[in-house]
Amino acid sequence: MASPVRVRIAPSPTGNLHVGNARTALYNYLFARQTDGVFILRIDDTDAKRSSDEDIDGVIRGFRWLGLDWDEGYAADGDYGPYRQSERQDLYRSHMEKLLAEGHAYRCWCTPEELDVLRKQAQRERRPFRYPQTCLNLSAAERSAHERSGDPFVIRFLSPREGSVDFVDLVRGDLSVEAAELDDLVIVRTDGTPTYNFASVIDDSLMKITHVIRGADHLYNTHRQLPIAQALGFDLPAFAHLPLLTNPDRTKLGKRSGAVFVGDYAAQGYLPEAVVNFLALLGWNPGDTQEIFSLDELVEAFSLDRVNRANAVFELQKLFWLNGVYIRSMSVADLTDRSIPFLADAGTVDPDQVDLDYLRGAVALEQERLKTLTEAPAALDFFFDAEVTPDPKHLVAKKQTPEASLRALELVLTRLQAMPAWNHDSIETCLRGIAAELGWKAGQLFMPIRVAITGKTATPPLFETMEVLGSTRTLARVKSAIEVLAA
RNA sequence: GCCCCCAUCGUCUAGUGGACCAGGACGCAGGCCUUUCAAGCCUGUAACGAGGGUUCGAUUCCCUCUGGGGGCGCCA
Repeated sequence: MASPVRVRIAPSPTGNLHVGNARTALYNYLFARQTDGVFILRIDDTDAKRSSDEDIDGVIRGFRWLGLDWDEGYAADGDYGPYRQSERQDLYRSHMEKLLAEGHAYRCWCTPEELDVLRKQAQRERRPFRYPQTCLNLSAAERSAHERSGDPFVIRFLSPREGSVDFVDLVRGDLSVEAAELDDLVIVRTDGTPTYNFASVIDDSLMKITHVIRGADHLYNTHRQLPIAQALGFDLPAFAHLPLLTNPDRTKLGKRSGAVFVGDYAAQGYLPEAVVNFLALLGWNPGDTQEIFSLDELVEAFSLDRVNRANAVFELQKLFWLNGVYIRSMSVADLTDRSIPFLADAGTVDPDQVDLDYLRGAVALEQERLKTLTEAPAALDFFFDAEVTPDPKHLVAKKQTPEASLRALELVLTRLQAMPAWNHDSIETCLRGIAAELGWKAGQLFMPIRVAITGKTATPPLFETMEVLGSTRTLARVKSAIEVLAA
């Protein structure tokens, strides 16, 4: 019986959840849920100076918005905490001491400035830079001089010189790097805090992580971490490196191309369901032609061996479409609720005073036209504006004169006022009757009316719109359109 | 520069030696439907980076090249 799957997402607190991290989190989540495993949230803030509680909250908000709940870790329970690296210093220290004692690590007094000089020199001579192990080869006298001086020092891992570091990646297969390519990397900084590669190895092991699923930008880190894990006597987890998300120019997705944070998409009126669906398909596919997936369906369908190796361009056009698909598939009540914050922001409605039934009626008419929630205010404003301002030239019917159009609108007003019942069918009968009487095509008559009551040429179907708008608003608007045209 | 990884339509991708004059989706174009706009439906557009092998046969296997990406921090 295999041990239960334990996977983690380990963001560094940057105040926002990057979409690349969101996708990595999603894949971890899917893998965990599908295997009845445990999904863990760890905060990788070894660099304590750039982490604040607000920064962590910002990242967490992204996960919550997407609906990726974690079972264990920061802001949850768990037996392997603390789940914030800045609170695990003693663990890193004891492991460091073990490495030091066993000769797997050594103190280094070289300063960043000195190293910088060496690095530049290597660059100039077109050879790879590798730490020359100056401090490993110090004489006893030099070493004790340093020790007595109290000079700041870092701890370096003594990397193996012989052979190769190999592992099997679940998405890329056999990977190998010559040990000679590896450097003696710094595992503990001058201030005593661990670097990423060191803390990560320790935490993954102590937290009993079984599968490390992360971006391909960590591929090389795996080769660096493996020897450390081995020196520490750890069992190794399985690794799966995900293709990177890129900018349209194929470079690693960064800040340069617009929105890269989950929060940006929330603000732009995208639905979490759509974002999740979209992210899932960037680097993975189900093997059949299904494109629309709920989170539960993804849990069902996901598999690591259908993850691609090639990077994926983060292009929004499909997300835009997907968002429309999700908007159309949701209930009017739900869509209304989710639209209200956007409508309130734009000042279209006052959420405390709005007539919810009326709003829902309006939302129902715009539902299949909306692609994002941010479009709601512009789509719905005419339902709430005190008056609309039609463009006179659009009040003139196609192939008709302004005068004829004016007379037609006057007739429409009279007949509408005389109507005993105000509903879709009665309006339709009335208006089609007028068109027939005038000898006009229906569309010829409807457009001026549409413009009169909405102020725009593209709207939901006319009769429904008039029904929702109600007779009072409709008649007042037809009346004022007549005045505009008469002027 | 060095190491590693990757390579099918504009984009996301299917494809694991013949069923492929390469399939789906988004986008784009045209059409149908139609009271406008959408939605829906139909049609079209468009790709195996190049060159060598292996094979009766390569998008699929191998090599080289080219192109792209990642890494090369006391960042994560």
